Amino acid sequence: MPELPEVETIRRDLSTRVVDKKIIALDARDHKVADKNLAKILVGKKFIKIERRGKLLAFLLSDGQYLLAHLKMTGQLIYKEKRTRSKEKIVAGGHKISPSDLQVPNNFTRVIFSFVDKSQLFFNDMRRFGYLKLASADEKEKIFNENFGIEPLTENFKFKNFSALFARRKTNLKALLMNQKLIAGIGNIYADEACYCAGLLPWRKAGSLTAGELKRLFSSITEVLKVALKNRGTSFDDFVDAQGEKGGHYNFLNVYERDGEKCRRCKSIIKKTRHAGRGTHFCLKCQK
DNA sequence: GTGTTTGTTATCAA
DNA sequence: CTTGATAACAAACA
Repeated sequence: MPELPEVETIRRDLSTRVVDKKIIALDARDHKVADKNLAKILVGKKFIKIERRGKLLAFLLSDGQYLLAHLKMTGQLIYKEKRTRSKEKIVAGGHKISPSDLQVPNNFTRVIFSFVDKSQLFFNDMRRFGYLKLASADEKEKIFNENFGIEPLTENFKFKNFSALFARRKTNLKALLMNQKLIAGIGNIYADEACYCAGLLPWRKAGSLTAGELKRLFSSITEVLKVALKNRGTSFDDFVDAQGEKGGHYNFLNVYERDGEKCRRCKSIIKKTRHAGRGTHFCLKCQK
């Protein structure tokens, strides 16, 4: 479930690897995931830089267009230096190595970029929610501006803008934090983690937070995302970085997927319910 | 066979 | 018009 720290990890990894390399071939084998005329446009071009807004990546092409990439739930972007054998590897005992062992390409590989230096970029997506699509510079700018709210970890993320989102809002905290049009990049994991860090229950009405609580939440979001990014993201099943390696933040989670385990702060049991249609984890003693 | 997982959007309701 | 709540989507796993 790539959220801001995971997508930013991939952006940084790929920025040092695929930028400025000529694309010599494109294998778009799944037309649900990849724009139909992708190959026609991309072959012969280069990526100039990679931008990110929330969980959306935007690769600037040498012709001024953008390639937008969204990983949704199970998307992966994996870079390999050299062309790999395409046949599944057979290990001792005769069973095939599963896709989670990350041989690429595999059954879930939807698009393959081949670069002039023989390196390749694989877009995998088990559930096929993700996409690659082209957008003009204007279209990309419109999407960036209209679909995403304030961007954490940037200088646009100011307390004044942040607290304004909560005034008179009737929705609950969790739904607000995950609303991309208000705050960009937070999903289920970091919404729960930020609420725990701030000591606030996720079903609190947004408009009920005091100035002090808002201050705590504001700094908690920055802290949680910053640490997760430093640890290169959280991996459960699917997330891997551009080298195919799992993120290191799993063992630092305080509540997400820790229901039934002891709160690290007060030792009471972490509980799980459902809010905003999502699994929601919390410590009743530490969060009010 | 059933329930569960989640990012985003469509749809309906207030 | 704005805001909110919920179902739906896809696919695999326990």
